[in-house]
Amino acid sequence: MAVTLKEVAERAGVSRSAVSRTFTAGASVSEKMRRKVEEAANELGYSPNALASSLTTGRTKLIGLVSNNFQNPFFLEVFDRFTRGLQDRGLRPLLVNLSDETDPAKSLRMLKQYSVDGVVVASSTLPPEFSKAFRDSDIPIVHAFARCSSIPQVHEVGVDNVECGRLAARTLIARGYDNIAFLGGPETATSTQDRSTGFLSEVAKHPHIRVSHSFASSYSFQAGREEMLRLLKSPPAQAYFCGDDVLSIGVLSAIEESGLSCPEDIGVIGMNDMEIAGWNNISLTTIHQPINDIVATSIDLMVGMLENPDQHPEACSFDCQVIERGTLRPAPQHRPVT
Amino acid sequence: MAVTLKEVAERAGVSRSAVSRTFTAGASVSEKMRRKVEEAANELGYSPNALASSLTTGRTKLIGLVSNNFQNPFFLEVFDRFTRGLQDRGLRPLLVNLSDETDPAKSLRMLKQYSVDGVVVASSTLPPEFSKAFRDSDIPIVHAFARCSSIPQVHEVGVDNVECGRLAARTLIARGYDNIAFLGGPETATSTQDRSTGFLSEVAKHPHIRVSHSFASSYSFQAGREEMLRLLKSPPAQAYFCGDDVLSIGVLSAIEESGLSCPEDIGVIGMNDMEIAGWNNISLTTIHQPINDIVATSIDLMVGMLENPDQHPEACSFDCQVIERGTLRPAPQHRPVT
DNA sequence: CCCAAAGTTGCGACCGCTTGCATCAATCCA
DNA sequence: TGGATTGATGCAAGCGGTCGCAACTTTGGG
Repeated sequence: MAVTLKEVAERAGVSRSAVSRTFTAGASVSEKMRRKVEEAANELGYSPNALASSLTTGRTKLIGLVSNNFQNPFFLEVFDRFTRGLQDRGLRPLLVNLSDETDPAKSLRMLKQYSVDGVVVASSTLPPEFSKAFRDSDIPIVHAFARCSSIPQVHEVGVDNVECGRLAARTLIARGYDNIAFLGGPETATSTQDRSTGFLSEVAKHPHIRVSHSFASSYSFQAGREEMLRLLKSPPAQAYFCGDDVLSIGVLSAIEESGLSCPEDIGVIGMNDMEIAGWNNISLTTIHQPINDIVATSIDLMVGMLENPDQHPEACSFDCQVIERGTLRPAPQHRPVT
Repeated sequence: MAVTLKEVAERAGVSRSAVSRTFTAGASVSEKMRRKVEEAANELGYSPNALASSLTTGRTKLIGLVSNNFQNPFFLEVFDRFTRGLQDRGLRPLLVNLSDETDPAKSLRMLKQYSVDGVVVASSTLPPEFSKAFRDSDIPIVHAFARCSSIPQVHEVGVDNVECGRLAARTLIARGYDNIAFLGGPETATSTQDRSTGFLSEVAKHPHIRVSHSFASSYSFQAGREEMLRLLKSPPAQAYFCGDDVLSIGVLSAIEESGLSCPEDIGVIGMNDMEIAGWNNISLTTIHQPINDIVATSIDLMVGMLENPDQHPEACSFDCQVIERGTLRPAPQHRPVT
C-alpha cells in the first residue's frame, strides 16, 4: 500500500541503506546521492515508516499522555499546551483516558505494548497506586500537576499545594476576614489534602481566627454548589478558599441563589486561574497555577530522560500567586497585605 | 530491555510461532500448549509488541484524533467521549493538535508515518484544504462536527447547521422578537457560515422581522464580548443568536456591563449546550448538539471502515433541539411556539 | 605520483512478530 | 485395521526499516 524504502531504492538505482541514510539525520551521504534519493522519494511520495524504524532504533517518539481529568476545562488548557509542546519536539502524544479505568496495571501494559518512549501523567487527583505502578515499570515518566514529595520516586512537577493553602489563608487574613473556611474537592485528592493542610496550618498561627473546612464530592460546579448550599443552611464563614475554580463558581452560584452577594456578604478565592475565572461576569479572585511553566518543565524533563534515561527523580515545584479580581473584599487600609 | 517472543518461546521450550499463536485470537493452539506458553509469559512478564506485529498485520489500532479546537471547553467533552469510545474498542487515539499548523499535508504525513489505521477529525472550523488533503490520502477518515455535504467525500457526522440557524430564528420569532440578529464566530468557519445562512433564510420568510448579522473574531469569550460591546454602541437588536456558547457568555457579559439585562432588555440564544451553559449562574438558553450521538456514530463509522475499507462516504446529521433556560423571554401567550 | 586517511556506498544480519506451508500426530469412519 | 481428515506444531520468509562492517572512491600531503 504505502511506498517503501525498497521501492525508492530501486527507482533511484541505489542500495536500501543509501535511502535509509538520506532519511536519518547525521548519516554519511554525499550530496549527489542525497539529491538522487530525494528525487525518487518525491516522485513516489515516500515517507519513512516510523514504526518499522522504531523496531531497530528502539525509539518510537510516542509519549503516553495519561490523565483522568476530562471534566475540568482547566485540563483542556493543559492538553493544548502538552500536545503542542510535544509536537514541537517531534514527539507524539498517545492519549490515555483513565476516567473509567480502575486498574493502573492495565493502562500501563497497553502503553508498553505500544513501546512509548515515555509517559507523562497529567493529574492532580491520581491515587498513589498509579504512581507506584508507573514507577515500577522502567519507562521514563514525569508526573505533572503532582504532589511534589521530598523524596520523589519519579519526576514530579507542579505547585506546592501546601504553600498554596497557606497563601490563601494569608490572603484572607490580610483582608481582615476572621472567620474563614476551606472548601476542598474530594477528600481523596492529594491536591485537596495538601491545600487543606497548608490552609489550616497557616490559620493556626492566628489564634483569633475561626476556621472550618469541608469537602465537595468532586472538582465540579454542581459539587461546589451543593456543598455551599448545604453550608448556607447554618451561618456561613466570611470567606472561603475553594480547591478549584469550577468549584468556586459553583459556590458563587449558591451564594447568589441564596440572596447573598459576593464579595459583600461572603468572599471567595479559587485556585488554578483557569481562563473562565477571568471572564468578566465571573471575575473570580484566584490563585494562579503557572500552567505554562509546569507543562514546559515537564516536557523538558521528559526530553532529558529520553536522552539520558537514568537521572535522579526530581521534584520541581513552582510558586503560585494570587490574581486579584472581584470576589474578595479589598484589604483594610490600616493593615497592609502580608 | 522488554521481554520478547523469543525468550518466552525458549522458556516454554516451544517454537516462536506457538507463542505468537497463543497471543493471537482465533489461531490454532492446543489447550496444553496455551497453558505452557501462558505460564512462561507470566513468569517473564511478557506482553506482545503491538508495533512489531503491526508490521506484518498491517494494522496498528492507532487512530489519529485531529483537532484545532483546544480553546473551547466544549471540545474537552468531545475528547473525553472520543478517547473513551476508542479505548473501549481497543483503539488508541494519537492526538494531533492542529492549532498552529497551517499545512495539512504535514500533519497528514506524520499520521502516515505512524501508520494510523484511520483518522477522525473533530472540528467545526477546519478550512476545506484540510478535508481535501485528508481525502486524497487513502486512510479511512471520518470528520466529526463537520459540515454535512450532500455529496460527501469522506464520512461526515454532525448536525445540520443550516437547520440550527433556522431553528434559532424560529425560536426567536416565536418569542415575539421582531428585531433579531445573528452573531457568528469567525466568518471563515463553515459552521458559522451555515448557521448564518439558515438563520437568515428563515427570517426571510417573515418580512416584518428586522434582521442583522455580524461576526466575532473567534469562538471565544472575549471575541463575543467585544463584538457585543461594539454592537451596543448603536441601538441593539432585541435578541441575538450566537454561534457558540462561550461566545454567548461573552455577549451576556457585555450586556450586563452596559447596564442592560438579559432576558429583559436583550435575549440571547447560544449553540452547543456545553456543560457551562447549564451552570445556574449562567443559565443560557441554547441549542443542544447531541455530542454523544455524534461521537458514537463517528466511532461506529470508523470501525466500519476498518473492517471494510471501501464504503461509500456517508453524511450523517443529527437533529438539534433548543434547551430552554433563562436568557430568552417566554413565548407570548397569544402566539404558540412553532 | 603514490599511499594513507577520510568519506561513501553496499551487503547482509537483525529488530519482534506473523503466517503460508510442510510435517507430524491424532482422530474418524468404513 | 488402514487410509483420509483434521488439528497442532515448527520452519523460514518476510514486514520496513537500521547499522556494523568491508569494499570502494576521493582527497590530500609529501
